[in-house]
Amino acid sequence: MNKQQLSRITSKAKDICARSGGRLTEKRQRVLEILLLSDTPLSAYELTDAYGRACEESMPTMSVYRILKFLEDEHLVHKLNSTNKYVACAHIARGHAHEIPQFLICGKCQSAKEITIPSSIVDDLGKLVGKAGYTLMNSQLELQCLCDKCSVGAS
Amino acid sequence: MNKQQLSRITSKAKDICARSGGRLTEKRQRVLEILLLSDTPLSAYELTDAYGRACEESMPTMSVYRILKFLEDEHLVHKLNSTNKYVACAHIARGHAHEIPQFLICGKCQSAKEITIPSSIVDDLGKLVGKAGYTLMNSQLELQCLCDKCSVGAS
DNA sequence: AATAAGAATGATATGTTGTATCATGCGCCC
DNA sequence: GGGCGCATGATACAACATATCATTCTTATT
Repeated sequence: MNKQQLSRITSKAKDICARSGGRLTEKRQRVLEILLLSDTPLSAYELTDAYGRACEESMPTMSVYRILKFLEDEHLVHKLNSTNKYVACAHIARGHAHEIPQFLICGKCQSAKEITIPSSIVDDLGKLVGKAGYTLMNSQLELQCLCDKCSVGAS
Repeated sequence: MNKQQLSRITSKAKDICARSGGRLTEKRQRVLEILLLSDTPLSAYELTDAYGRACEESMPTMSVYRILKFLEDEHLVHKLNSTNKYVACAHIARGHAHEIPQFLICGKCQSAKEITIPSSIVDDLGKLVGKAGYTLMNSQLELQCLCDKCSVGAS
């Protein structure tokens, strides 16, 4: 991602925050940028370190957690529950609807790709769940995969 | 679950362990029984407490983790990654194949139901993942739901 | 511009989940 | 019954996360 793309996304992110009455402060923006530029999801503590390296000043981990919560509430960042790490939303620039995100996580290089699962599959799942006596609420699927790059390397 | 059902399951569990060269010791069996009798998934620390209450002697949490690992390796227990809790496998008595289990977790009463997702849905998911440039490896889905009991109560 | 209210951040402590490591106990086989 | 290997205990610590109170920064209002 180049600088222009990055600034286009952060500008859009500012709009999204403003619309909900929030503010994308400099620190929040920096945390978001670190996630946008990272190849892999980062834990709160990894983000603390990355922030220290990138900004020549440190941020308490507590603040990182607070900022992540803010960014999650604004749908700018998602948390991967299976790994306790965080990723920037892949759809900020497009002003996407807030569907439940789904993730493919490479077990080798740790990359994570955000995808949308077609409603047909979700409907099938919903019916199955219904038969079992439950109602599907909210489900962010996190599928353990191997990405094509790593598949090739492993041959 | 009554005593007879319980002892039938633990007996079967002993067989399963024996076949793989492991031993279902008394402590391991007690941990498994606590999970079998619990209405909800339990964390390792909750299990530590439950063990202390049930057995008049305490077990170090470290041992609980080790025992859980053993039981997971024998496919007698599953870990829910979204909640960091553990459940007894629902299929011990039936000598099930070791398919990837899938779970419906009630967001209100925390009950968890183990289900099997038909291969048609899994295949659809696999194709989708392939289009995104990934290969599906292992996926224990954990779907956030509301169970029928809680749905009725909430009306 | 002064000030007050509220939002954002810092600092510190603590809770929860999980792993590493070395010591001890216990069963089994020859 | 001596020794080997598996199971368990004890202790320390790492990683992830939240609670709470203090301080600083914004912004609105006068």
